[in-house]
Amino acid sequence: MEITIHDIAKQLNISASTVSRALKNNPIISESTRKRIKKTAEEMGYRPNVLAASFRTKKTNTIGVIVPLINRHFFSSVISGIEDIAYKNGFTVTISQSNDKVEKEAKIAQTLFANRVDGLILSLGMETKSFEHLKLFTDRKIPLILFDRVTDKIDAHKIIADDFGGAYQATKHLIENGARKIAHIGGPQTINIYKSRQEGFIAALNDAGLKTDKSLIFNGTMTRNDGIEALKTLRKNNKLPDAVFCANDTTALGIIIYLKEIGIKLPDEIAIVGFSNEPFSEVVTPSISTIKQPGFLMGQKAAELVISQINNKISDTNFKTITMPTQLIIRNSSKK
Amino acid sequence: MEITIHDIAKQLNISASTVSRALKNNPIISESTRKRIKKTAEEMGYRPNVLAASFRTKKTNTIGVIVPLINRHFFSSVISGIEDIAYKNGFTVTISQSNDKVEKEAKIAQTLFANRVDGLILSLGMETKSFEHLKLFTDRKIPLILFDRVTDKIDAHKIIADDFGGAYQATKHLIENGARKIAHIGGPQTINIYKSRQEGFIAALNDAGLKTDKSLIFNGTMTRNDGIEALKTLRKNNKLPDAVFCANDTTALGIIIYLKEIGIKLPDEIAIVGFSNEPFSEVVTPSISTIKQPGFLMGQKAAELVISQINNKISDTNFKTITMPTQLIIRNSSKK
DNA sequence: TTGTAAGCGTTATCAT
DNA sequence: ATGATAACGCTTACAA
Repeated sequence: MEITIHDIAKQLNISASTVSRALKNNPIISESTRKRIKKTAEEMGYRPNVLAASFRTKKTNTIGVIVPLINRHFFSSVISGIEDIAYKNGFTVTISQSNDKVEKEAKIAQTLFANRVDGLILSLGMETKSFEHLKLFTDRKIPLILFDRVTDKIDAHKIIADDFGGAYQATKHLIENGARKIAHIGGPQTINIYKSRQEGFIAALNDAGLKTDKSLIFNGTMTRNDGIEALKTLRKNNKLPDAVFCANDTTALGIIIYLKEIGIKLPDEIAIVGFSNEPFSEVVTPSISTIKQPGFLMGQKAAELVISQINNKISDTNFKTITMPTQLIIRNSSKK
Repeated sequence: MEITIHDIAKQLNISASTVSRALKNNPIISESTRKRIKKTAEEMGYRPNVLAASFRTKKTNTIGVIVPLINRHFFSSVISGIEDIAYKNGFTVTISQSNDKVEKEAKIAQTLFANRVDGLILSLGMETKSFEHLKLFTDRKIPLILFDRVTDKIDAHKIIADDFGGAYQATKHLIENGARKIAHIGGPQTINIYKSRQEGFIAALNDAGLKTDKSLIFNGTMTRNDGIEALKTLRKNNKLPDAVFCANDTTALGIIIYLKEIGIKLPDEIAIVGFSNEPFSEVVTPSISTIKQPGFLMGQKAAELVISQINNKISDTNFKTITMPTQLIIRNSSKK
């Protein structure tokens, strides 16, 4: 049998409300009685029934998080950042993964909503194009933060990495190292991050006075094989570039493996830069130059934002998009 | 304002209890009224208050998970497995990371307990030596499953990979490839997984009639640098082995980087096998032979176990340890 | 400063 | 097959 505030009250011959207030450090209760109450609560082994309190107050002190895949370095870094801040502020975090499936994303959102999370942080799945499941939150002013893969269709605070800037830097770096014919392995242009990266790539070419050659731009699903296929195509057409900027490290890896296989010298003949700083990119031979996104910081920021919204209760309609700086990490795949 | 079962009841001129029963598909309610009720519930936009139900029934339909670090491939695979099964069974999963800190692990366990999770799945942190925080669960017969890093000190179902067998296979493989002087980079012997791996290593040596040379066994914290330092020591003492079995891929990676640096031919001069099949191990040059642990399956199994315990309510005192098979993946770091 | 009492939405017990 | 009612443990007006 669990001890309740009533048991403590009875023990001390006072009322349950006094006990409740004392345990919540309500300043209206006198120092002495509060101490007395806390002491006996401790002695009796009292454990507050969080469920009852949540039910009563309609606050769960829980933040929901939905990511496409936990098992990816960037996302798990973000989660760590969220956890860090949430934990310090007394919030519990519930993490789920959508596996990039809209239905699962929607189902999870509904479950989190039903479980009355105080706020939601999410990165959209690859296929997500309808946002009904998020209306659940926005309609009822439940704080919602989008990060990384975001959408214009939803009014919410958004946290993104500087994809454009990162891509721009990466491309500029390749140009400065002498590249003139640069290919780009990009993702679906319906997804903000890949769109921005491609735009950054093109902007850097333009600013350097290079013209963009559409036959050097590939848009696929960003698997290792997508990178390989793109290069195979280029080679078949006798259009091998002198550099490739990939919108993720996975395609860059594919390309490196393929080019090594066919005996092309990296980075001398073809220089390569990836994106995301996946753990493997440092240890491949040659190590992959890449763009580092501040995952942990993004998570921290997201958690701070959602918590401040939860606490202020101000239905903040002034939604902003926070862009966090990315960083070019130069490694052997592009070092001349 | 949220619709409650009372609103539905009023609308249909029936009682709230009937509504409750109908929505829960209680067979005692007639087919016709149940349909009527579900229809109006739908129309009125009714959403069950999970909090109220949890409060009332003392069941949260939530499983707590604690891992040392989400951001590690093995653990995130396990989490995916847990999620998969939990999701299919209508359970919500709350994931937290202990960062290998006892205090955080204890704090999280307390929070999960206070939040009345129906069951807990956890992998102990590196430093965890006291288990008071788990007594919270075992004392009250709340289902608890330990996996990977487990302890004899707690009575619970346990799920581990076949660390001994994996290490045995790895070592045997090295021997079959001609190695006679095999070093071992192991972890703290207070932790079951590292202990088993070391034992598997020694057993394989014994079975092959090789004697174990203690000066070839190193026990550190399993960082990349630990591997490097071990090999530096061996080299300084002119005791470079012809093979190394590492209890994780991280140390194997360190060793590979170091040996390449000093111009030793891999695997010809020194063959290497790691453990865990980290994503990077496939793409390093040379690719790292390693032992694959069935993370996803372990997670599924853990979730199945905890859910069946939750549902049966049988205070199952017959605790068993389930060992799941590991698999040797032979790559270039050991292929002669 | 403390007490009284209502109520959160659901489920379970006991009637009918 | 359905209804009335109490109860879960806590918080919070309102009262004293």
